[in-house]
Amino acid sequence: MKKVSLKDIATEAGVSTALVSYVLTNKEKEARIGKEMAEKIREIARKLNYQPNHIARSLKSGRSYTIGLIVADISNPFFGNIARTIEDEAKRNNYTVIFGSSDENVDKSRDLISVLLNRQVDGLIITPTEGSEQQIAQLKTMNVPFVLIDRYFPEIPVSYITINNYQSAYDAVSHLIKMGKKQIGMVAYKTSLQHINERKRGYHEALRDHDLLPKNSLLKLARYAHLKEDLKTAIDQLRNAKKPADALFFATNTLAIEGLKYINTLGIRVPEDLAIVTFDEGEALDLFYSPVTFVRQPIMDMGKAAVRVLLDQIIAAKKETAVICMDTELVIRKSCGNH
Amino acid sequence: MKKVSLKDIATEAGVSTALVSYVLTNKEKEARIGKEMAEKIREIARKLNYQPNHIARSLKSGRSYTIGLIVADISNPFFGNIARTIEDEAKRNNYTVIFGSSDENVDKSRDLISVLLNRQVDGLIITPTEGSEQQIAQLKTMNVPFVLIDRYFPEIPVSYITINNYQSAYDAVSHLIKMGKKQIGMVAYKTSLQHINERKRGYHEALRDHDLLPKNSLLKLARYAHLKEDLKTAIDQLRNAKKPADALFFATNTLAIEGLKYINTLGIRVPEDLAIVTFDEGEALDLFYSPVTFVRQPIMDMGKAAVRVLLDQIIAAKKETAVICMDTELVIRKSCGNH
DNA sequence: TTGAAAGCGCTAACAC
DNA sequence: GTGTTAGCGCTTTCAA
Repeated sequence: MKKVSLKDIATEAGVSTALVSYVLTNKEKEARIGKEMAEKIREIARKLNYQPNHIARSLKSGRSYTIGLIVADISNPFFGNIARTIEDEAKRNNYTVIFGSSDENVDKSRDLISVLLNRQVDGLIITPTEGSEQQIAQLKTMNVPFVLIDRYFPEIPVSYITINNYQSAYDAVSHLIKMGKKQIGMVAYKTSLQHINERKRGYHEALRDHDLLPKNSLLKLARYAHLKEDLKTAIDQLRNAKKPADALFFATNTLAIEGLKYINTLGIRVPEDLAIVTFDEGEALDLFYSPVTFVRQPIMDMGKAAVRVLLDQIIAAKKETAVICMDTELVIRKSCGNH
Repeated sequence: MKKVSLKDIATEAGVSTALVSYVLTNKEKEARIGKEMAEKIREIARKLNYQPNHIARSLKSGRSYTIGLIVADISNPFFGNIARTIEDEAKRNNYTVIFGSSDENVDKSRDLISVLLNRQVDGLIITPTEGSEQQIAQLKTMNVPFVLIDRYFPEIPVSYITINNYQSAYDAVSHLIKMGKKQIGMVAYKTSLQHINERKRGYHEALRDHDLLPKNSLLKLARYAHLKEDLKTAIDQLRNAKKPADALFFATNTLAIEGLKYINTLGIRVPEDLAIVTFDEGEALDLFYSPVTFVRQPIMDMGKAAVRVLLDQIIAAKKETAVICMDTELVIRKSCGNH
């Protein structure tokens, strides 16, 4: 697999590597290369099937044209979709993407950041894990171009793409109220991450604004690492209460799917016994016998925005932090009852 | 973001970069560096927070410690899961992963291969698209280390990881027969890809071996790019036939999910009206009111095997092609009726 | 219009 | 024990 280099072409053409470089990077105008010479070089390059060595180019330019992407778990369709849009948008700008999954784990996150940085990525797109504030703050002091997506830390002023979590949750819960539900439970993650807490706040405020006193006993928190068991407990408690929950709002996709699996085993009927609303879409929620009403995030737009903001930092050397907050859409289906 | 280099450390320590390099790559023994000197260098490196430049190292060594991964679509959980296991196994070997989605498109595939190769990946893991035989053959003649996964081309002797598609399909369909189904339809992709065709063959042979004459009218093919419409037509035809299908075998995950969505709209009951079996797992299939019987592929093992085979080529310079065929498991659930 | 050469950061053979 | 240096492939300044 002997690679052909500029030198090979130069030798073959009887010129210096400089000429070849100019021609092959389309700088012949600036360098005022002879027309025939240029053509000859191009011809030889074609004949030898020359492929530029990006590594060498990177070493020279200090640019790798690679973006590092850190998600919680690439096998989760939510992040898979984000990855996909980032990939496409990156490619459109001649960038490639290296990825890594943090598993919501601070140590893995730290590790990934340093691995990707060592690989000289030009910048990072990160869905930060709980407790990674230090890491993010450090990236900022190191002047590494980066942008957060999905999650963010309000106390650290950096660029991020997010949605209006509060309003989305507020609207979702308001819809349940409009459907006549009185005992509305919520299942979220036990986390300090702002996006989840904003969703809790939206839930809380929606109840209060509609004169339904929010009760702590209706808000359940599951641990990421003990999802299934915590969900079971939560749902059992909500259903076995004196006034059983008649509606459930899930803070994420995964919570909803695992929750519904358990709800199925209990023989609870949706929406007759229990109305359901959740954040995020998913095939499972479409195929469910009572298609689930959900908050649709503009994933494509978020991915594109993330790449654009990042490249602004990398290429245009923009210094200002960009905070982009997008709106969601409540997609109403059968799981809340008739409408 | 001024990066500190070996030279900075060397200057600070008053030694040559060579010494620093030896120490920091733990070659002090071979180079017989003084104990105090080594410690001093390490100390300075720590103080300056030295991070090696992988690009430079790669240029020198000709190794990038990066694997290129080409899947059909990273947002499809099947490929997301493959990507995840590959990521983990790669990391265990100090490799990172660059990925790209081919969308089952030959041109995108060619493009991706060349982009990743230009980025000097040390090798490729590819789920090849239909019609990419030339590309694969060329990789072989170029001596690029690579391994195919999921799909393969029987006529091109290269390394690949696959499952026993024929037997898996045979067993799945046999199960339907055992459940008393007589009019068993199959929906697959219209493709020349071997793995799908082996599944068709398994379907066909299972019918024949059980004295159910396979009829062409029961085997339906959908185009990847026109999935929904073709599925509709297929299912309509199967259900409106003189002898309507009483069971359906889907060749993939995506086909099953989209197919079931349509089946739901028709009010067809599973398994009473129509029994279902499919390849591949998925949350949607778990959550379906009649959990779907499916062929489970050993994705983790496949991913690991792919990385191992690839690294054998890269690191151990193995020349022999490795063909690994894994067994699947038929996970029986409600969608075929009682058992 | 073209060429020589420095240098990106690192490694390793070789010299002292 | 430690230093010098060539060179990985490419870009770009400066000189011719």
